[in-house]
Amino acid sequence: MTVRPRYHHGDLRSALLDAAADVLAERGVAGFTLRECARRAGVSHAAPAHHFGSVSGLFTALAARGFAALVDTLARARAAARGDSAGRFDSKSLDADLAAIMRAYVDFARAEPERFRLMFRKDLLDQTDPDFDAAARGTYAELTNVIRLQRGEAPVDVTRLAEGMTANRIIEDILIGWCHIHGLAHLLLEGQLTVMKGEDEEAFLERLYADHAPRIGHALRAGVSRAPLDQA
Amino acid sequence: MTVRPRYHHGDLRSALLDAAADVLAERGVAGFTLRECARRAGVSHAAPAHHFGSVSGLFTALAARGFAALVDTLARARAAARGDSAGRFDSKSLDADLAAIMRAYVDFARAEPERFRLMFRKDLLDQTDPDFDAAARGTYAELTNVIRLQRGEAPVDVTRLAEGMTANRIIEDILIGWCHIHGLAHLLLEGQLTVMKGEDEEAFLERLYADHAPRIGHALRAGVSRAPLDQA
DNA sequence: GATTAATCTTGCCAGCGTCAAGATACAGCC
DNA sequence: GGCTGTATCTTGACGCTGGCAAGATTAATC
Repeated sequence: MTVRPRYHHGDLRSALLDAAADVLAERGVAGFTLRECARRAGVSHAAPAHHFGSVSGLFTALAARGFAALVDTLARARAAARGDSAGRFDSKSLDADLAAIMRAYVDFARAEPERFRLMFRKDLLDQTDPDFDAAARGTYAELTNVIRLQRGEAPVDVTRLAEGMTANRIIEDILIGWCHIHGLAHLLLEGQLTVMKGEDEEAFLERLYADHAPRIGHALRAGVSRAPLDQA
Repeated sequence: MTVRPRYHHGDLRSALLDAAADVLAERGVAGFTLRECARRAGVSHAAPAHHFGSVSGLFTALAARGFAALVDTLARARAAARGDSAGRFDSKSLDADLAAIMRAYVDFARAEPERFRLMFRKDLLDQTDPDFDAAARGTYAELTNVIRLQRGEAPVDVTRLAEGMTANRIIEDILIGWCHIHGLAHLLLEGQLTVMKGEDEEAFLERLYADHAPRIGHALRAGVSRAPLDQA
């Protein structure tokens, strides 16, 4: 549509974000440069600074996008899992639900490893950014719904939950699941689970889900005797 | 002892490693430069390349050191925990042992966060380096001993175990614990567990150990019906 | 239509990693 | 002891980077 390059781009900010996502995926955080993003967007080397301040500003925007995508992925996996389970709440169905969500988390990391890495790089991000903060909190809120599912309770609106989120006793129940699945994703991405040489990674992971989901699921549901989640 | 700077340093390699550890701790991976390491060691800017090839070589050596330190930390914590438990193998004592080891892992990460981050940065490390590979495998081997402890079995020599390590069925049992504790350490370090605003971090963690250790411990010990660990 | 503000460019700076070529010191061998 | 080869370290250069300052261009406001 744009025949010749105009002085004003029109929507440079989002064009830069798209370019940055590509650069990140191709070269990783270490090989990421603002100038390369500018080149791909067809603007001068100093243009990105005007929209994002510095490289950390651009990274933060990318990471916020990433958390939003993660929440979406997890929410879809949760809905699909409940669909497959046809409303049954026996422990076997719940374990299958949990395995599906675990798979979704790990697959999210494996699909775009560099983005996933960036999302958890405190040193490169401006965590005081409101957009980032909201997006990151969304993950935690969505994980709350996973616990609800495991306990046969109805899911709640994620945005509402993210707002009122403060210190409370239910945090341990959510964290035991998050810590486990995040640790798995991270260790896998960083090449620390290559102990099982000679085995197909996909098969290895499926074996792991099948083995871990019932045990983690049991740990999650064991917190049911506590205060109801609504008092969060 | 060295009155004036000599042309040949004598032990530049280890001097550079020490300087690099300082630079890393102060500035992190992002602010890390070979030239700053050279400056602190009192040598020219190109000297490091001669010993480590590139920045990734120096990082790899630092990370290998880090894994050795982690194994040492975990092994000490395991020994101390068994000492405190006075040889009792009831589930309460085992849970306390596990909590102590979890604390050791997280404290290791919190004490030198930048080093811990580096250890799990596949993109910056040369994972084919034999020294690094051996050191990293040591972690997994030491974790095997944690499971043994939980099952009342005697620990085995870690180096022997690291050598013969291949794909086997016991891997899930170890990983369920490693994934959990590593995820906790990583999420904490990267600022994703600030949901509990207003609570002291130390108190938060102790609360978490007390809550998670019995549940993870139960999951670990539940694998006891499988093949004995000796067939690893 | 004039003035102000936002957007983008150009040019510059110090600092970086890496490479090539040269200087220096050590080690083995006679 | 003296010679030679090699490991160690220095010097200098290259292209690249992020960030800053100053200017050009366009859009927005009144």
